[in-house]
Amino acid sequence: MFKAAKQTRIFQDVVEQIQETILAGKLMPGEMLPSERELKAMLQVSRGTLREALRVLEQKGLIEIKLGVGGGAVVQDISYDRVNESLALLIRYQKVSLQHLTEFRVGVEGRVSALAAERATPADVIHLKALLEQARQFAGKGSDFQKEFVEVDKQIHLSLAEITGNPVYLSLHHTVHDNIDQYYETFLFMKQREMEENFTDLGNIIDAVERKHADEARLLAEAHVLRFNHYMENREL
Amino acid sequence: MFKAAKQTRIFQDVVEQIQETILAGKLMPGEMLPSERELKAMLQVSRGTLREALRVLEQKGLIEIKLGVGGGAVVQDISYDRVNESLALLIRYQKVSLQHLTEFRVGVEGRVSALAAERATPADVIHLKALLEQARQFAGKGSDFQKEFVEVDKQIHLSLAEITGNPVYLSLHHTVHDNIDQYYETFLFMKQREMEENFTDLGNIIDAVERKHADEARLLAEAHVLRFNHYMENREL
DNA sequence: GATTTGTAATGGTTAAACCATTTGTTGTAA
DNA sequence: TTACAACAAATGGTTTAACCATTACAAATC
Repeated sequence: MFKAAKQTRIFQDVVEQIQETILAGKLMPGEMLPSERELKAMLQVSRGTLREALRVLEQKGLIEIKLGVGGGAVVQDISYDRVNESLALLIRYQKVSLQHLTEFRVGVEGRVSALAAERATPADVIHLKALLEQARQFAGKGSDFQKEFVEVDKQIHLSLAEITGNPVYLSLHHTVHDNIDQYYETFLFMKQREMEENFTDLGNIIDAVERKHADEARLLAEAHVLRFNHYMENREL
Repeated sequence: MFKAAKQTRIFQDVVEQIQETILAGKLMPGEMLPSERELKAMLQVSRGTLREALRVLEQKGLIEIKLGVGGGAVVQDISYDRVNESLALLIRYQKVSLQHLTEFRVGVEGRVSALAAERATPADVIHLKALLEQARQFAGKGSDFQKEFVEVDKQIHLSLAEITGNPVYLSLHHTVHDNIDQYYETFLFMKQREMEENFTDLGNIIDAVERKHADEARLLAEAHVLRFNHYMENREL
């Protein structure tokens, strides 16, 4: 019900004050905090305490420290890095397996494709088809271009997430891929035939999106991610 | 391609050394690190530098500090808290709307229910039915028990997430609700009829899970969350 | 035996000084 | 005038030493 009321620590109060200032928009990304020596005077704390607070804010991804004259704490534009790092820790601790992540990805990509099918504008479809054309060319050039092909595949999924208009799906896309890609890069070597299968998948998904068949897009996307993952699992043996 | 090679900072080296020790399993959750004064001697750094490193490790969720005699840094069992906090920060910073979150929740609950339908054991079904019985009683007692009813509703969704066996869904459940509940608590006041509708929804979902009809469970869960959200949106006006 | 008191270990905080890095300026030579 | 070198100042990084606040445990007391 309640959380620990451990608020005797001064640096935590400093963290909160600065964090709230940033989150309230009073300090925008790119702006700088006063120097440590100024801040310590403003907050009436010692430099050591202030620096402990700065370390916490830095780890949270809210600020970044620059050295030298004119240096100091710069407010950061928030990114997925912190989420990714903590998720990577979970994975390394083996609380979350690659299988769990990919299973989750199947669900997300299915849902994203269904929503995209409902919402795609003609311009969106044109963009998707342009990406598909790139994928077709890489798929035709053979296994040497598997890296480029996978990149375009990722671009297509990213575009679908954008079409949903829901930033939650964009965030998840980045988080999932940042933690999955390293495994793919290690284990995934697609054969010519597998690349063509994947290309066919993508074409079918985009076709379903264009025809606004949400349920069909969902099923195709789920099967596509499952197949993609299947390649990797076989390599892993 | 490359990451910043900013490795002049001593406390970062300290963070890495301790983090690797923990992640390598040489320090298990519950075990304690040496005291600050011992550590500073072992690592040949000043106490201030060491404490900055400890703040980073603390923020990462790897350790927790206890006060007094026998106090010090205790290695933590890793949890989803760090992921949730950083995701919550992302949500707050980007000002992700409630609509975006609930739309995402529709997809997740649908997928979770479908997976649960595929994987639920007889024991799982018995547990779900017990929760459903609780929900039935609260729904029958009228609007005074809407808070308790919503709590059981949440418990049922949590149980479904557990049945999937995928910790990613468990983590998301907590993250989403940590960020959504405050809105519900402000705006949601269900009438008798609405509680009964929700109860019927839950019964139908659990029924579909028991009959292992994944697709039906998915559609029912999606509709259920949408309806739930609809109540709130109407209140919000 | 129960309770109070003392004590020592440990994290939390402060202060002052110095080092290392970076930027801008100033001076000097081509 | 321009290019470059040297210097100066601001700022984060680090060290040291001291003291405060909290806590567990032991000793003393009732």
